[in-house]
Amino acid sequence: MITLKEIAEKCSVSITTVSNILNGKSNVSEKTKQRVLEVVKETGYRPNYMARGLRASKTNSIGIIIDDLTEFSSTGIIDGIMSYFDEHKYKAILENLRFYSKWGTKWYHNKGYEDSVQQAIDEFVSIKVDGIIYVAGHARCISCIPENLEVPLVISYAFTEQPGISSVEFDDIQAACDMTTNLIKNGHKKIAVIAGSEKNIHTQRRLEGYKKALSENGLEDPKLLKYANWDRTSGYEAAKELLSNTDCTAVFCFNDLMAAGVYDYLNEKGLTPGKDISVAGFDNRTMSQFLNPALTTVEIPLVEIGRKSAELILNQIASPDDFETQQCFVECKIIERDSVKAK
Amino acid sequence: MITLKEIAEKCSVSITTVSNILNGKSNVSEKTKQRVLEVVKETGYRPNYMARGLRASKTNSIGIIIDDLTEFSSTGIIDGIMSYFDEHKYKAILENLRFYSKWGTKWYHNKGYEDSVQQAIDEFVSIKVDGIIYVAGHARCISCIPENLEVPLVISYAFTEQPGISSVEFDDIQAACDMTTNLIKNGHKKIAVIAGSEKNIHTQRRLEGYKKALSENGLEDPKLLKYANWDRTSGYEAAKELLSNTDCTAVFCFNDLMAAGVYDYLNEKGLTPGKDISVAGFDNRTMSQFLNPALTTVEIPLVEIGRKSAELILNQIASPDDFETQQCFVECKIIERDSVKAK
DNA sequence: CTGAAAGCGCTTACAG
DNA sequence: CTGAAAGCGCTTACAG
Repeated sequence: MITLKEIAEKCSVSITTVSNILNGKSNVSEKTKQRVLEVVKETGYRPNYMARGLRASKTNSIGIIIDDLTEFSSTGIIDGIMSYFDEHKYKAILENLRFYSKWGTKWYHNKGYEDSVQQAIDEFVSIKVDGIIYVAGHARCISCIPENLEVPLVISYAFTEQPGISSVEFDDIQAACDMTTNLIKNGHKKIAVIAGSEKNIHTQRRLEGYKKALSENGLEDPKLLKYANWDRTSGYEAAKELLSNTDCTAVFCFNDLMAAGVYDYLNEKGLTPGKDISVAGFDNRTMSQFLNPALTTVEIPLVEIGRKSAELILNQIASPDDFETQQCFVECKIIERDSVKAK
Repeated sequence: MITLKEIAEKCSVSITTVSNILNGKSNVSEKTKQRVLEVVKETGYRPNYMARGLRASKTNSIGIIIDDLTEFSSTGIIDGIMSYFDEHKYKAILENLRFYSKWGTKWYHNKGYEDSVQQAIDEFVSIKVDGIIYVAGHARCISCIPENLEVPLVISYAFTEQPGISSVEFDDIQAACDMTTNLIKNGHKKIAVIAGSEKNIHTQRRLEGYKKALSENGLEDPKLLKYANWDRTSGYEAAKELLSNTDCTAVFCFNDLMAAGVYDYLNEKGLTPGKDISVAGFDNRTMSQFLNPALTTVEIPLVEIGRKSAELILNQIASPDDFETQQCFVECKIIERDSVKAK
């Protein structure tokens, strides 16, 4: 591989001069600049990343730690991060913790996960990344970031109470409130909820939004709430109970998977979603538009969450001193399809 | 950050000795070894990746170039690659070309894409990765890899005729043949195909498998073939033509999305997939199990493709001289669900 | 405007 | 078994 030294020799100048030119320093004569640039182009010279990183202790690369790449939310966020990096000449190094693959859906009960996170951070510090983005698999309060970390870190899709760490999430409360209001506007008065697991933060936040919309319209009814565990089967079971024991006309599921379970139950009973019972979901996963009828749901702005996270980390790197830590919430969007009908 | 030198001072030995110990060289007394290791542990010392990479010109990192992360196949492949790297202490640096996002589904007609690939490779060479894996978004013959590349490169999900470059794909021909045979075993004699776009390699290979199964059973009928363009709408249109003009009893779609289009048409006509007409898909995308009835389809072994690619690149790095270039084909698996019924 | 020299933190012959 | 020294390819004061 061709080096700075060789370029310098070919042009009969010092390596200092070549380096200065390549780094856009202004104190160089136009003539030598042109000549050097030409030779650089001819030879296809590319600076050695390692050498530059070692000396300048600035690598233009960001470490991304991901709970699990196969989680439905990960791809969109990472795509967003990378599109922003592209525009700003930053590179991404990925560390996929693979928590779901390793420990199943209950991985966050496994204490070992905090060690893995810290190890990944350590690793990135050793690689000398300029910053770290932690892309969580679901919302929670993260408390395992080492204190006095020497590089900026931002959390995507979760948050923390540790000082100096920014986060970007989406607005669960508002989204759930909007969807519930949408159902109410369609004439529904008995709106059941199939929530996720009880202690989950998404569940709590969405419940808050749901209750807010209900109480604004004097429609609360605690019997209409059923906790489930996010998967299709649990949606089916919850639907069975709710429809046997209450006279609800609409079911708001806190994710699309459970909504699919509701469809299953309805189909089994010869009932038509969106006609006999309105159904709404959350997430806008790809599968939601293949349900029949297509599911009305909440779109999570994944790409935007990624881009915002990237923006925050790059800002903090650029001006570490006057950067202010922030907790961002990006707005969701209601996607109206065919599973909610006016009563 | 703590350095080798500091460790050496704390232990009153030379940095050479510390380095030797850390790198598992055997020529060290047990006593000093223990002492040094203890201090290393105490201080939480981590070697500087840049310095090591610069000196040893071995970085233990692999560059992954991806046509587009949001393509349905990408996540599984990358997860497979990373799980293998995890086990072998390698790091992955990702370059997401974002071709679909930038240029839509017809990006490979855009000549600029080859430049992007070459640029990404250049970039990785400059970062001094030990090897490169190119994860393609769909099967094709790739011919833009620079000759005399100084690092090993393997292609995942596509292939090349350039010498010295291994590839790993899945066996389209066998899979299509198996699925067609499966349909035949279920008593179907008029099996229509909704293929992808005509020149696409997946289309050609799957067609070959389909025809093979048909001719083995004396069942060929050219009228039963319809080209479409991989999306849901085109599947719908193709179904309309096929079902209006032929007396087929089964439709084999070359991807799940087009199968969803067939469902749409069937539903519109009051026909039930899997009862009135059997439908089979290809890809086993997540949405396929949410179709009603759940779609019988072909599972592509994405994780395995990723792991195999990782294995090849690491083998080639380990023994560059006696590594033999190979084109691998991983087997697919038929997923039987409810959309194919015996006649 | 230009260049000689130090140094980033390691690894690797080499000498003892 | 241990260590002094060269060198990987850059950047960055500093001197001229």
